Amino acid sequence: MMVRARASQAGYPSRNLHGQIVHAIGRQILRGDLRPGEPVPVQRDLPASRTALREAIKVLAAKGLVETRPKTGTRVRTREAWNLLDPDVLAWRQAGAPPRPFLRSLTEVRNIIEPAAAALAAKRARAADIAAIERAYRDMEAAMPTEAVADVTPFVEADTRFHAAILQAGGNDILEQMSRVVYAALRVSLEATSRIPGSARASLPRHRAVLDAIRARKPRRAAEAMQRLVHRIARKVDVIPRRVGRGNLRHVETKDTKSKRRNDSTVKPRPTSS
Amino acid sequence: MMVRARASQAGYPSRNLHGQIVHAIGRQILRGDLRPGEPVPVQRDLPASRTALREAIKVLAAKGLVETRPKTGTRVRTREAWNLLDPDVLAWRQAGAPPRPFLRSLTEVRNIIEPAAAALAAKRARAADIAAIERAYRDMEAAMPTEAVADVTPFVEADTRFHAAILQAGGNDILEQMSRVVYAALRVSLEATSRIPGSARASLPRHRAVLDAIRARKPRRAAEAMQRLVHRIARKVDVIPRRVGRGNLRHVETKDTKSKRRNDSTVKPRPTSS
DNA sequence: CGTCAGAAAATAGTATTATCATATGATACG
DNA sequence: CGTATCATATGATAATACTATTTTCTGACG
Repeated sequence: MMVRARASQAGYPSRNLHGQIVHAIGRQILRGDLRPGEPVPVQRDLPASRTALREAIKVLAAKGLVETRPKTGTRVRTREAWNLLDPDVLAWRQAGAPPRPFLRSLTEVRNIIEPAAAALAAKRARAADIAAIERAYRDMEAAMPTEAVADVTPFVEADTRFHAAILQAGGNDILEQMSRVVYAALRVSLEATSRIPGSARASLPRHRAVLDAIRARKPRRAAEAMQRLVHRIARKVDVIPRRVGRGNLRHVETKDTKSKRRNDSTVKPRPTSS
Repeated sequence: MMVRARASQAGYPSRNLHGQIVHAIGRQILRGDLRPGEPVPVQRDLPASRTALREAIKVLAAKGLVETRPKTGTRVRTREAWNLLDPDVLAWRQAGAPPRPFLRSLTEVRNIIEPAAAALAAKRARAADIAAIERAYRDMEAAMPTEAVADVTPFVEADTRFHAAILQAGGNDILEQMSRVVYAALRVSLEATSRIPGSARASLPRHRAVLDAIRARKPRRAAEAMQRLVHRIARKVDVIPRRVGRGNLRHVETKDTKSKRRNDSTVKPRPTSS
């Protein structure tokens, strides 16, 4: 019944030459290889024409990453100017660098906006909105990963859709956009948490509670239910094996995560009270 | 004391030719002149070279507004794909179209994230952060508009800085970025609310309460104080004079108003509880 | 005779090269 | 010490060839 919408084309297309350059330089900047002060390898290295470079630079400038001026050349802007909420920038950011503090930021944001969004949804959802939420919930039930079925992807997909539907039901498109961004980045970690045995099954009732509250049009109850759900996830984030990548997923920190404050790459120490 | 930072260059520079094209087309899209379905006036009208157009299109594509494909041409993407949190997109959005529902969305978001951010600030602010907040507060006191001094700009500037400093003190850069965006768009309306006689003076004690709570490191108190402050603003938003600009919004079409439907930017009616 | 597959054509963006203009930082000269 | 000049990197335009994708045409097969 739906058009499927060609997967909605998340980021900037890397199919073109200049698109590839965009992603290459973008990653370099976000990874820190190109420092906010000075250069951009605007020629030499790349085996491309000046125009291709130019277009790539324009795209990066549109995302606030670089700034071009005559004579001075193209320089990386200071971090404050970066458009951190841009889908591409977000993707580049989590592609490089230790993801831990970044993940913490994201979950923190979720903790803030999701309960409020659930309350809004309970107040304002239309029939179609509620139907969408319910559909996502049923898909979660159906896609529940078991010992036999290890593939968590469809479950994560439904999970994401569940939250997205709630955000959408709130009828505030700024908020919706924010969470869309957050979710795009969080998807990876969701897969991680869902992979933890029993985690998916345990989260279902909590999702159910949120759905019921919204359906019953009880804003406060919806917010509280969502808060429980999302707090639970927040706790899980600290348990995610770090870097599932090439073969060193050590399950460290079995003792107590609470005292292990190792703020991976934060610049200055901050009195984090947890 | 500070570097002043060259006004930080908010949006995409319009000084260049292609920059002007970017802003022109961007406004057209956000205003609704160019519908999400089809065309982009990729040639004809504009008295510019192909390359300039191309670069402008690339910038717009980077913000998710358009999509280019061979044969099909350059088309405006569906609203879901737009990067609504992009500073430029936000600016274009509020430049055209009735700002009312948009403003409501923004205030709603503020109501959600600011109290939480204040709590975070109370937990994690470093000495320098608190100093920045305090400085902004004192500047607000100093710039207080009176009957004699009608210029509210410096007050608004300090006000904005106050909130920005709190967000920054939270130590969550995603959150900080969100509010930076929100504030850029809200600045205009802040000027409006501040212009209401006595409003600025009345808001001072509430700001003070927030500052004190953060300084005392009382997260809950900070959140509550901020909530009171920001709720107050929310009420004011409904009082802002609507569109002081060039007065050509006539209600001429009295004949077929019901078919005109106009529905500002929302697609379907929603049970807004107002 | 109709339907489907594959080839060819048409089209719009993509890429390269070349040339000139303009702004700005640095340097040298008065 | 101020100003003029020069060098340089981006900005702008134009000409040209390539590439990918949609559409259409054609032909074969059922």
